[in-house]
Amino acid sequence: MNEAPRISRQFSLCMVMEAIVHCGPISRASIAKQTGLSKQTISEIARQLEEDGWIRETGRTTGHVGRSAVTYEIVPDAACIATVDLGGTKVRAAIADLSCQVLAEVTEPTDERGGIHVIRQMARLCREAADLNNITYEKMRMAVVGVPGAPDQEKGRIAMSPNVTGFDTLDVRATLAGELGVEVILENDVNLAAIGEHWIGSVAGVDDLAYIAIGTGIGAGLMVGGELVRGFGNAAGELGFLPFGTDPFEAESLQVGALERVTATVGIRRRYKELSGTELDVPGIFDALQAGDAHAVQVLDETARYVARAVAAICAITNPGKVVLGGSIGSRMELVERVRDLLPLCFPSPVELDVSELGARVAIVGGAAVGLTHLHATLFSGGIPGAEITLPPARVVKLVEAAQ
Amino acid sequence: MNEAPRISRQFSLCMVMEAIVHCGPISRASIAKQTGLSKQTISEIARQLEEDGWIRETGRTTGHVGRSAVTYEIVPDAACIATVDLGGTKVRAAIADLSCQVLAEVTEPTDERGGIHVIRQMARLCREAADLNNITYEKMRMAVVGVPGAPDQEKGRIAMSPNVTGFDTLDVRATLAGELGVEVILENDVNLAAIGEHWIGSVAGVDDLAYIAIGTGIGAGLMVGGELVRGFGNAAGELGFLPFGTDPFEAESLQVGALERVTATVGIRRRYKELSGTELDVPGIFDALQAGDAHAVQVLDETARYVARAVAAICAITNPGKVVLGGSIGSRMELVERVRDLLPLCFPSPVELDVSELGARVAIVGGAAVGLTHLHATLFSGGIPGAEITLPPARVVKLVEAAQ
DNA sequence: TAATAAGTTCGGTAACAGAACGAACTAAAA
DNA sequence: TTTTAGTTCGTTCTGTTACCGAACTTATTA
Repeated sequence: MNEAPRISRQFSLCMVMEAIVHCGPISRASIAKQTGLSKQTISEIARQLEEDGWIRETGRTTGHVGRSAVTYEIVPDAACIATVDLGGTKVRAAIADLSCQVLAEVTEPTDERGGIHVIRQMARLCREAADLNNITYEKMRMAVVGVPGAPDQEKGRIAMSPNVTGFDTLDVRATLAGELGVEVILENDVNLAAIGEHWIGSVAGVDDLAYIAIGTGIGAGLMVGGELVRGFGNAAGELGFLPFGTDPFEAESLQVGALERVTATVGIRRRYKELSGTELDVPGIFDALQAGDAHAVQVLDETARYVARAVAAICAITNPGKVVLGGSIGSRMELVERVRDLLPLCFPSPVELDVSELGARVAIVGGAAVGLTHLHATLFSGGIPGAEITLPPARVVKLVEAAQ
Repeated sequence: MNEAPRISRQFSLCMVMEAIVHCGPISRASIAKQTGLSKQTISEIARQLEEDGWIRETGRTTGHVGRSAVTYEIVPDAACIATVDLGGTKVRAAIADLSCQVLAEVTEPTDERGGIHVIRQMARLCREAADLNNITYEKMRMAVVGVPGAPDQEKGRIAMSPNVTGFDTLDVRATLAGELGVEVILENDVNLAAIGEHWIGSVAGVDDLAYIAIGTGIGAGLMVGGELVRGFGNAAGELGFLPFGTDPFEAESLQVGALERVTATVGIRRRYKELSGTELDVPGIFDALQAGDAHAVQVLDETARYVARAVAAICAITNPGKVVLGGSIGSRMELVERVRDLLPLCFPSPVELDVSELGARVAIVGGAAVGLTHLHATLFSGGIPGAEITLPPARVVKLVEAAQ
């Protein structure tokens, strides 16, 4: 890439790249038709892109009348990004290449020592994931890390991250960037999940959506018009603080959140113990439900009622076209079906409710989407507003499970 | 404007227009410095714009060393738009010109016959507002109409519009467009209010905000990242259906909305009657409050509690940087101050809460913002994404009250 | 008159469109 | 099977638009 190509050239280049990324192997003549640019311009740009190693010839067309055309495709391993999902118990890492494939994924239990150890672990997993796909590490351009809590992009710290010790004071972003040698983007894991589902999950194509994660806590990732809603203080989607469930004016609600107290793990377990006298963990309560335990049924019904109200609250405020439930509790069909039945009773217009399609991988996929968008922007659109390359639809992406 | 100017020229033209719109009378040399384009290019574009009648010479600079510069400004009456606020009781219309001034405003009681009569009334008021400013009617390019309820852009109808009869079946958009002879945009009045406050109101410059209107009903206009949140079915901000206040699972809540029943006009009056036995209208209840009526105090306190919870719900979901209250009830300081006191008790992080600055005019101003943005886009940016002209800040806009 | 800034004129270059043309391929006629 | 017509691909060439930068002219202040 030269010093400063003219704005119109950058625009054309973007259109060409978008055509190639989206339409797989494609001839120059087709690109010309699709973009409206002249054949001559396309040839010029293609020559440049091939010289710089971003695209390559891939074959020729045959079978139809007329001269056969040379087809071009992205060089998948010309560049790649890493995506990491840092959970309280597990760390997942994957590589996504320039052709928007999400490649082999590596998983490990989170290093319990926390702090710098976890950062080194993430860096190591990124390298391992790259090795697994025979991608030379130097091709990596950036890493996206999904973390619980609210990351502060400037200071690189992560506020409200109860699961990993030491991340509230350490500059996670800079430290990891140092270890990896590339730019690092931190993002809330639920936000990434929303982006992932929007890209190739159960809400693909719907630009107004909500992803609700219910597990240790309750939180949502929201998209409006295809853009993530971050909020003024990066605190959008903090459903735990919705003012119902318990009395929001109780002092305790300022700590844990009125709704969080009754819909998340702790609340469910407490309620079950109150009713039955027995201590069970959440999977245990779901097992009891299957076995016909009346207390479990009651707890689940109550929880579903609160979740339905949370969904109603989101619908009243942002009116998404689809709502996805996820997280260890939110992805249980027993809960989803109850919520589905209750929603029409507390909200006037019908709401499409679905379970997360990508399951535990959703944040990884979302991170890949974020990383690839950034990658395309920096490599090809040259910072020109309105010249973004949209990610190709689901069909080109496949997930490869790596043996551990 | 020629057939199809090259994309780079369109871009440059936009930058030049933006500089002139924002920086008032400005010399070509200054534009060159600001935009980074060469002096030669600016002269060329300025010549073109002057020929087409969009800008004109306005004077020369003096006082500093060097040759004096010719300054240019927008020709304000080269084009204009009309903006109408259609309320249940009043219709307001105003004209906004190309230099982003909102000019004289005309008000009338809404024609009670409804339907086509109201449409003719709006058309007449637009013409009157133009006449008042000696703007020839032919210069008008489009009209923006703020309406209660949810307008359907395609069919031109307005769903849920209880205040004007016949608007749920009539193609309001097409009919008014026919009467006026220009394109018409319909928009929810609360959404326009949010846009108005964002442009030159109490949240100017804050890109994540909520405008809550409390009056006959309760509704919100939301902006995220400077963009309006419309929602999948144009139903974002329907706060009346937030699932608290009354039991959201009651059948009645599907009709009127659990929260609407206790925070809007009817709910407040009902509650006051329950407590005191006396029937009063809302202004009367506020008067009683001033007079120290204990029942009025209790009703207002309860209402403020519900409003605080509604604000908390919005903050939990979209986390705006500022929240504005408006509408006949929402703009009463007695209520705003109570809500301000209650918010820290039910939401953990501090929330900036303000009253609407533009009062009854807020929708008119919002409509002007929408219309002018469209006008600039169609006239100068030629449909190129990322080449939008942002509206100039508040200082250039003044409101002129027209004698009725 | 010197310094400075505004604005114009004059090459030179990048980017693109469109026409013309050669190359490669298919299918149907000889 | 060979030839030929028709079709599409891709390149070359030419002309236009848009831009920049340097040199130059003009106007103004000190």
